[in-house]
Amino acid sequence: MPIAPVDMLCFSLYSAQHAMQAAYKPLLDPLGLTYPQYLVLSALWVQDDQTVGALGAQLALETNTLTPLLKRMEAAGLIARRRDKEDERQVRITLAPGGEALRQKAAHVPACFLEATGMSLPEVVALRDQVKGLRDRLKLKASS
Amino acid sequence: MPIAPVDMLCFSLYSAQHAMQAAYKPLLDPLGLTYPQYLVLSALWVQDDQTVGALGAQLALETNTLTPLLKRMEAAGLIARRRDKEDERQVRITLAPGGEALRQKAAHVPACFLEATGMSLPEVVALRDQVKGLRDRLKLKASS
DNA sequence: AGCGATTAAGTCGTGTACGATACATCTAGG
DNA sequence: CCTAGATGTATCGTACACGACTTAATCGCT
Repeated sequence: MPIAPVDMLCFSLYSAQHAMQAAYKPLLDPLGLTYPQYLVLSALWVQDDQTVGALGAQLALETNTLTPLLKRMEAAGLIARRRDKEDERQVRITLAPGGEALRQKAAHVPACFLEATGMSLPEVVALRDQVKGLRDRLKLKASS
Repeated sequence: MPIAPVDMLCFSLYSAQHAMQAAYKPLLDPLGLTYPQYLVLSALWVQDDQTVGALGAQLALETNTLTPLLKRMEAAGLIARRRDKEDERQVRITLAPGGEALRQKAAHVPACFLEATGMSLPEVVALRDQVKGLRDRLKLKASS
């Protein structure tokens, strides 16, 4: 009667996410980045100078996760953190020289990961949207 | 040129897994379980008396993750850990009374999660297999 | 029988994650 | 203005997750 982990949708997500981080490791280790740090930089490469809260909203992370993560990235010279002059409650995150430099060095990462999936771009996009749909439905239930 | 996290397949997996764990929380909190602990119990409900290594193989977790997790579950009276008499290197994990008792109390969990996905069973199975396929391809690359 | 290689768990250090809470700053109603 | 509530970050405690390493037991080969 009970369902084995292997047969669960949730476990496929859980283990696929682990496999995904493992697949990123050889790409990110040479850059000295962890996967969440890579996400933060990716967000800043698209739009620099964001608040902690804005990054948290994009990445679905709480400040209690982001603050230590951002402090480590600041210590590594990847980003800068400073209080907003207009609203001293907010901390604005900007790219530091180290983070700018990685923009070029990490340019190949998306293509390498795509290759690792063994899927075509349309297939990847389709699966992404299905997974996004599931995520959004799960989050909807949580808020209601 | 850089891709925003929101558009990445990897990020959809990453955030969907977070949303999935959040969706399980209201189901598992009353049982006093975390999500990985629920996976361990699910594996034991299907097949009791497994070695640490066998559980690790099923759940794709290393012993350095499992050992502390299993010790917490032992302390909570969910499982028992003892050395195999035949091969003293192995530790066999069996259900303790607490873990047996939860089998009934957790019987509704899979259906509740299915409901939270807002998907039909065939849809869930199809998505699960797609995600499993991705996971297996990623793991294949890692081993080669 | 005996010893090096292999295997199974465990330990340690670092980095996420998140609930609960604390703190500082801003904002709105009186 | 001035304080009660709201907002944005940060802190603390607990629980994964994994790389690198250690320890103990078994196996394989002579």
